[in-house]
Amino acid sequence: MRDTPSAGSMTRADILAGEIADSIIDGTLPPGSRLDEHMLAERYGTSRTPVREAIRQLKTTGLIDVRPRRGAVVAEVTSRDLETLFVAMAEIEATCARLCALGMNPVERRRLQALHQSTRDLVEAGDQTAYAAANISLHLQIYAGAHNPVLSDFAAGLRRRLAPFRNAQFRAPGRLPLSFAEHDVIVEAILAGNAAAAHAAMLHHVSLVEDAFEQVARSSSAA
Amino acid sequence: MRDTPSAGSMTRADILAGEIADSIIDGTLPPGSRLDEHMLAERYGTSRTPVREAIRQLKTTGLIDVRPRRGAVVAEVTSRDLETLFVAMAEIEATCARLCALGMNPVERRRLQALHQSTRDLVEAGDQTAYAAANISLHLQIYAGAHNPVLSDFAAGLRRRLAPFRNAQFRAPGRLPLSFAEHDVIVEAILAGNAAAAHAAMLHHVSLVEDAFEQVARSSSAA
DNA sequence: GACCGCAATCTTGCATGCAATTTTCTCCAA
DNA sequence: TTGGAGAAAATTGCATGCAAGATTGCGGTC
Repeated sequence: MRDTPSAGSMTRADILAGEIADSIIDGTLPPGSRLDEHMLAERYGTSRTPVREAIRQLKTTGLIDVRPRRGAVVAEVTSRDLETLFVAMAEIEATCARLCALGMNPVERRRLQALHQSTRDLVEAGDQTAYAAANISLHLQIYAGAHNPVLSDFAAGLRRRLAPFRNAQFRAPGRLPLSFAEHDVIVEAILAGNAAAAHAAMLHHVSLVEDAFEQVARSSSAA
Repeated sequence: MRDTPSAGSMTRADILAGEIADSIIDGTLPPGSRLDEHMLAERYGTSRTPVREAIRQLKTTGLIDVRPRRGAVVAEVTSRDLETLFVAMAEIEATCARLCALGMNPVERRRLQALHQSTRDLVEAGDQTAYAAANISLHLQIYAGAHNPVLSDFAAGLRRRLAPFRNAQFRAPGRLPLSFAEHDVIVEAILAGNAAAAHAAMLHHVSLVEDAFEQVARSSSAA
């Protein structure tokens, strides 16, 4: 539900771009799928023109690969790409955390702490689904706290791209309490206004997320 | 010359996107200009379709603002936006410098030092134009040295967007030797593998670039 | 039996035309 | 003179048709 349907002033191409992106992210369109213009046009009940414009739009997000005259395919994410994305994500999030430590206002700090504390119960209950949702909220608050739309948009885009891989991480055994503990260090550093510590803690945290994902990926591919 | 014209496999829309972006960056299309599809189509000798696709593509870069059914205009960059962009640029470049310190291979380190040293002569000669070009090369090398296409693409995009404002900075009195001295600290830290120092030095450097720009902007608007 | 060349088919790229909405101009009234 | 309502003009959004290039399958030859 990214696009409020009530936003009447949206072109079909915009809507299509969102729909296609969602389909890619939720796995309906797996990596390697050919994005046939006729097929997409028929599926969404429009002509090829808006589909083409949506594809152009998606091209710049990295979700799809477009080779002129040869069509578009859902981007195959190699493990090398994945590492690049995770490193970029870690660095950007660390930067956001740094800026939060330097510039969050009292209201934002209080909200951040409140949200973080509220996840403690979810950890104890072992509710992976609810924790994953709260986790996203926490990170989004940190993006917002950076007070820099350019950085936070970029971070949000990366997060969307990595979403299919991140959601798996909480299945790693014992990941929930660890995640909470890492968040604790981050939030503590931000609230204390310690920029360097916030940066380091977030970098560490996201790196561990990558490790957790790889652990899950290995065990599930071995199973 | 971003787009090699010899790359035969490029669609008209891609070429147009590049042309329009260049026109915006070099000032041919000043902020606030309406991007009339008929006009652009006629100017570039094509139909409206590729123009529309180019506009879609540019929409995601932040260079233009598109309001559905109301056309596209070259984005007005407010001073607030500008500060946001400069901060984002500083953070990303600092991150790249950090990664360079951690991961540049010997060849890259030697090349970086060689390029930096070669700019010393330009400073002494007071050649602002040549120095500006060398300055870009230096920063691009640092992007590349981060070994992360996601980050370096983002950095390059930001640099393009800020290009019109950055070029002015070297007109600030005494900026050239200062710039060189700042580069010296950055390069030194990278070569020494000191990640924290490289990060801090680059952050400092880009912040000073912003200061220098504002100084030039104020004096020229006051003149 | 394998490889190379050619043709048929399919897919994308571009142009044009029509529909829908926004903008602007004009005219009328207060 | 100014404000607003309505219509005309202009501009964008979308659909369709045609052309160019790519892929695939087939036949011939070595």
